[in-house]
This record gives sequence, C-alpha cells and structure tokens, in this order.
Amino acid sequence: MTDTRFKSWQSVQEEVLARIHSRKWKPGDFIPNEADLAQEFGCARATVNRALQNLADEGLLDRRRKAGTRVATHPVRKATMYIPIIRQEIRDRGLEYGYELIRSEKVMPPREIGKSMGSGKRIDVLHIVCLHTADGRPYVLEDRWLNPKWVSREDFSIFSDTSPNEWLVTHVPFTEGNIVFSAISAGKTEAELLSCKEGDALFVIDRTTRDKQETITSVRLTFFPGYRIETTI
Amino acid sequence: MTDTRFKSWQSVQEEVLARIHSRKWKPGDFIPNEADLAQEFGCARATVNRALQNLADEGLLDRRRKAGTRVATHPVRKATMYIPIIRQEIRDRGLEYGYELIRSEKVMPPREIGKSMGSGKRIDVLHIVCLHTADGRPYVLEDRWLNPKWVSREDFSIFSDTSPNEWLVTHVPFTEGNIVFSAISAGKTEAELLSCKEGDALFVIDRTTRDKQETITSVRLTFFPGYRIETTI
DNA sequence: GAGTGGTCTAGACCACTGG
DNA sequence: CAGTGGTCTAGACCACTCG
Repeated sequence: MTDTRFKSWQSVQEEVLARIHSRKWKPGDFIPNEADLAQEFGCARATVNRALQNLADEGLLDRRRKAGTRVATHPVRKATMYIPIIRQEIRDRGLEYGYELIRSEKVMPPREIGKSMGSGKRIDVLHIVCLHTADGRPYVLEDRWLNPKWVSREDFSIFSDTSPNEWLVTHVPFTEGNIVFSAISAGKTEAELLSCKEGDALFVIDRTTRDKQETITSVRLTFFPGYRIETTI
Repeated sequence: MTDTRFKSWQSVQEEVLARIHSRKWKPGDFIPNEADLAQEFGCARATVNRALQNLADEGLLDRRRKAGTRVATHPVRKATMYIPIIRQEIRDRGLEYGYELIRSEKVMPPREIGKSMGSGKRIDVLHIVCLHTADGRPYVLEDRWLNPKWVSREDFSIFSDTSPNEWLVTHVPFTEGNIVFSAISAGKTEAELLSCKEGDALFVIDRTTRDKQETITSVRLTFFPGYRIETTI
C-alpha cells in the first residue's frame, strides 16, 4: 500500500481533500491516524501532520489527541476576510484615489469611546473625519478617534493631506483589537458626505485598536451604497 | 547570547511579538534570519520557522526567500470571521431557536443563478425560503437555490421541518465557494418576513457553494436590523 | 493506562529570488 | 551565484484525553 507519489505536505493535503470530496471519508468519519497515513503515503509522519494540521486550521478536520482525527461536520465555519487597505483597494479597481480631510478637532468624545482612552477619566480626544474618494466620487467615510497619548500636537496637523491610516502604520505599535461588520441606514450626515440618499443601506466596519486595555484608536468606515466585501472559501 | 528560555515555537512567537510591539523591530524592518534567531534562542531552526511562518500567516510578517523576513507595514490585512451556524449562534445567545418553512418550490431561477446550475441550459431549480427565529422573533431569512442534481424528490420534502443547512452538511461533499457581505435596504418582502420597516438597513451574507464550476447551492441570508458580526484580531 | 496528536531536534536538500 | 526561507526525515519525547 505504500505509495511514493506523496512527497510534499501539499500533495498529502490534496489527497486527503480528494477523499473528503469523493465522500470516501464523510463528515463525522474518523480517518486513519498519522502514523498509518504516513506509511500509506510513504512519507514521514511530520509531513502528514503538517497537511492535516493545515486542514484543521481551515476547519475541514477536527483533531483531538487520543480521540483521533475526523472530518468536520460543519465545513465552512470560518472565512478569512481581507480587510481593505483603502488606497490600495481603490487603485486595484483601476480608479484614482483621493483624500479629503473634513474635520479635525480635539473634543470630548462620546462616553463609550472616551472611557477606554483616558484611563477612566474623560479627556479631550483627537477626532478626525475624512473621505476617501475613487475617481472623485465618495468611496468611504472615515470617522476616527485617536488617543492623544499616541499623537503629538505636531503630528496632528499632518492629517490635512495624509490619511490617518498611513500615519498609524509607522507610528503606532502592533496591537490587538476587534472588528465589527454591520449595516446602517444613511443619516443626514452620511447622505451628504457620501452623496447618497438618506435611508440608503450602508456597509460599515468598526475597528478598535488597543494596547493592553487602553484604546489607541477607534474608527468607523462607512462605505458608499452598494459596497460589498468578498472572500473565497 | 544563546538563551534557553525559548523551547516552544509559541514562546518564540511571543518573543518576536514582544519585539514588534516594543518597536525594537519596526514595520518595514528586516529581522535576523532563521538560523541566527535559532542560535540566539537556543532552539532548532525548524522551531523558529514554525513561529515565523505562523506570524506570516497572520499577516504580521512578510517573508521572502533570499530577501529575508520583515515586519509587515500593514499589520491588519486579514481577519478570520466565524461564519454563524445559525441554530448554534442563536442558542449561544441563550435564545430559543425556531425554524419556519415559508416557501418550497421547483421553478426557473433568476438567470444569474440558473446559468451555473444547468450546465449551460436553464432548468427548474429547487427554491427554499425559510426563516430562523430566536425566541420567536425573526432572526435571519434564508433564501436558497439548490441544484436538483444534488437533491432527490424525496429529500426535498424534508425541509418542512429541517433547515436546508443541516441537510446539506451530511449530503453534499465539501467544496469551494465564495462569500459576499453587503448591506441592503429592506424591501416589502423583507420587511414583512423580518417584521421590520421598509427601508431598514439589513446585513446580508451571500454564499455560493460549487463543485468544479457547477453551483450546488446558492444562499442569501438576510439578518434582522441591528445584526452585527464581530471578530478579534 | 494507552493511543493519538503536538512538538522538538539535527541535519539535509531544495526552491526561489535578489544582486 | 549565493543567501534565505521552505520542506522533508527519522527519531524522540511530551501532553492530552478517552475509556
């Protein structure tokens, strides 16, 4: 049964996938253990391990010590979304990118945002509103709150022609955070800035970036009506 | 410089992360090569490799042969979204799951959907509309087209009390597909079925599952107003 | 307790790609 | 061409967890 065709973990993965697709191994079934598969494929166990682990990461297999490996019953449990890097996304569509600063101020933020920025106290926070355009038409509205601890007065002024996004990349450490996708109805402000009608459905991404509990920046991206974000599984 | 604290790839990864966070290694910087790091950490190169590869997968490092490894300039490039398994999602929220079949028919599908199901010809296709409820309130509307090649007449009748989702898991092979997230404005139908107002902004997921070019099923999930999907980075 | 996956090692060779 | 990451191997031990 030893087979010499399987030399790389990719080829092992392909064979495993083929067996799943062909329903030789059905959802819920246990598959042979790594050692046996290694022998059948004529490769090292580490190679099989790499292949199976990768498939498990993608959600196609469930693996547990002692219990073994089985084909997942819910194949599509996660999808990897590529978060748009706005300027690049617009260019990729063959459109001309434009940036426009709409508002830049230091004010008391909404309670919810302020809480996590001022170590408990409510403090003034930098607030930037800007618009990214594609071929001159509104593409996405960026509404950002920046913890002043991370931005000096001088830096602040640069946002007149540099998107906060670009600046953040090189001035703020990598951190943790979360992202929320949702849909909102365009209010008066959004309608004006995005040149759409009030009530239009808009796709929204809220992202918060933290450094140990403390919020560094919180941003809402509101896209033009009809925007869609796509991914392959 | 050899250090004995780093025994596992996770600990190596943590150390690398720490150096990125502390900005000892800044975005765009090259970091030492694997061999050097292995020596510094006092572990095998394979261990360093595993750690760095994982960070590269997460988008925090850019790696290229010969060129080397550098800290990514755009840290948050992708996010892994956990696609809701509706019944489970509702239960996780502590609500009672309910299922209601609204329509079940075999009809000529919209051109776009029909094309990829009938090997070129337009054929009748199974169409299911159902509603998933949480504590009796509309949660998500499921509008699904099923390639009849994959569903027999008898199977079809079961959808009166089983969500197509559950059925698909055990009867259809794993495949490829794509997912699209977007926002729509509630029309008359959505408003009625989801008990919301016309014009409300609704979050929508469109998912298509294919087996080699041929579409097996195409589904649109339209969520109640206010629905959000969240992920951590 | 025993079976299975998870990981580490040391060494080797390969594959890609920048200069 | 040469440097770097990518991968494979064979063997070993560990960690978890099912029964």
